[in-house]
Amino acid sequence: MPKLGMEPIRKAALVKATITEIGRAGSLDVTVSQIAKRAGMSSALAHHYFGSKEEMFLAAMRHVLTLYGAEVRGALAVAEGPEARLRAILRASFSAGNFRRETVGAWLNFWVLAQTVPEAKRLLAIYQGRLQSNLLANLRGLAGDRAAMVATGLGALIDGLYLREGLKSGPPDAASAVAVALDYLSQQLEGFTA
Amino acid sequence: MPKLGMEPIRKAALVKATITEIGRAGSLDVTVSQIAKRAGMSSALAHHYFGSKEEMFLAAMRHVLTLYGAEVRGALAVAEGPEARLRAILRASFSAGNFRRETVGAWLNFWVLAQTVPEAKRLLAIYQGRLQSNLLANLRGLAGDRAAMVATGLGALIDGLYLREGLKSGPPDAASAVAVALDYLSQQLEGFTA
DNA sequence: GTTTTTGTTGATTGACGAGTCAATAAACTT
DNA sequence: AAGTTTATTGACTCGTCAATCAACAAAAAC
Repeated sequence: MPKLGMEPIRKAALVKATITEIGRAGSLDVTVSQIAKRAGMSSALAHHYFGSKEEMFLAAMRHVLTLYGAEVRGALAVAEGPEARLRAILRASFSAGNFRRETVGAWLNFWVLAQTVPEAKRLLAIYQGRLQSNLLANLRGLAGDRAAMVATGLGALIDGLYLREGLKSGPPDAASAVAVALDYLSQQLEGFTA
Repeated sequence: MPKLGMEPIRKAALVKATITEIGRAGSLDVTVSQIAKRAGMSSALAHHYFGSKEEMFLAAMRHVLTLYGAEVRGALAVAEGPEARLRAILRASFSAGNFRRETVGAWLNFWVLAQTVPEAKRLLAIYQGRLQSNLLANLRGLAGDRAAMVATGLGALIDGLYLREGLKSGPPDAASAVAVALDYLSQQLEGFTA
């Protein structure tokens, strides 16, 4: 009963399942069978569509990064003025979508993956580059010659807050994370009301 | 030719080798044989002394945490006044010892380990708790009722900077990391010269 | 209506790795 | 000197898992 045009559907299901399983397991030690099972197919089919486990991981990572990018772009679209745009980026970074347990767990493991797999490192570099230039662009004019340092700090702070959320026991608390980041920002901008 | 009293020596060698190998591989996917080989013994002996790979990992993690704790304590011992003490903590966090490639790589993987292994989570919680209370204690009086938020931010910032160092391509750059953290601090304390 | 393309899986292969065991040897004890 | 404890390893077991294969099914193309 092979319905045609299954490929994109299956691939999407596998990507989603990969993220879920990595988040669940809290590590990259997930078997292809586990992923395939969660996606409702045989492990052979998973290999058929992706070729290898690593490709599945990378596809999952791309997906997470894409979602994040979309969220940021969406938030930026409705924000006017540099300060509002900065706030928008922060809020998007800790939005409900990116801040689910599984997603945070997946991120953590993608960081680890980036240590070994060049393509993962590349993807992560793109994300960091975009974030950095977004921050920097909006900070220039607001923070003067301190813009570069503030951007670096903000970027690191976001990652740090993200990391801590992923590790803590209770449910993720986006509100307090975003509060800390916003506080950092407003504190840094004090005295620079252009 | 069994010399007696080998146990502590071999355990220490294994712990060191574990950190090195995890750092090298950039993941927890390290075989006991690899570790044992680097430590100059058979894998059987490694199992003899530690019982399991997980125990080795935990011992390595304890060691890293111990070193970090010692470094902080040492730096605090010669610092007078809350502000100097805060700076001391920051400098210790990014000290040469804690900031070698392998160590940072190991940290990253310990974070991952903490997602799965309760004992690892416990150890990490102890580290975070100590750091937090150290920061908070010295921030009270300097930052007034903002102390709690600043402490949270500083803690996350440290982790974030650490994380980014671990991921970046070139050699770790402690100086710029500590500069960002110090900048955050001084910015937060502005206007609060008690 | 036969051939090709697409979807699908159970079974199998082949490698690798954690942990165990039996054996050997040197030191300490009594 | 006999017995015990500590050190040490090569060989082996047992499980797991990524990846492949052979085979079957249905739709599409010719």
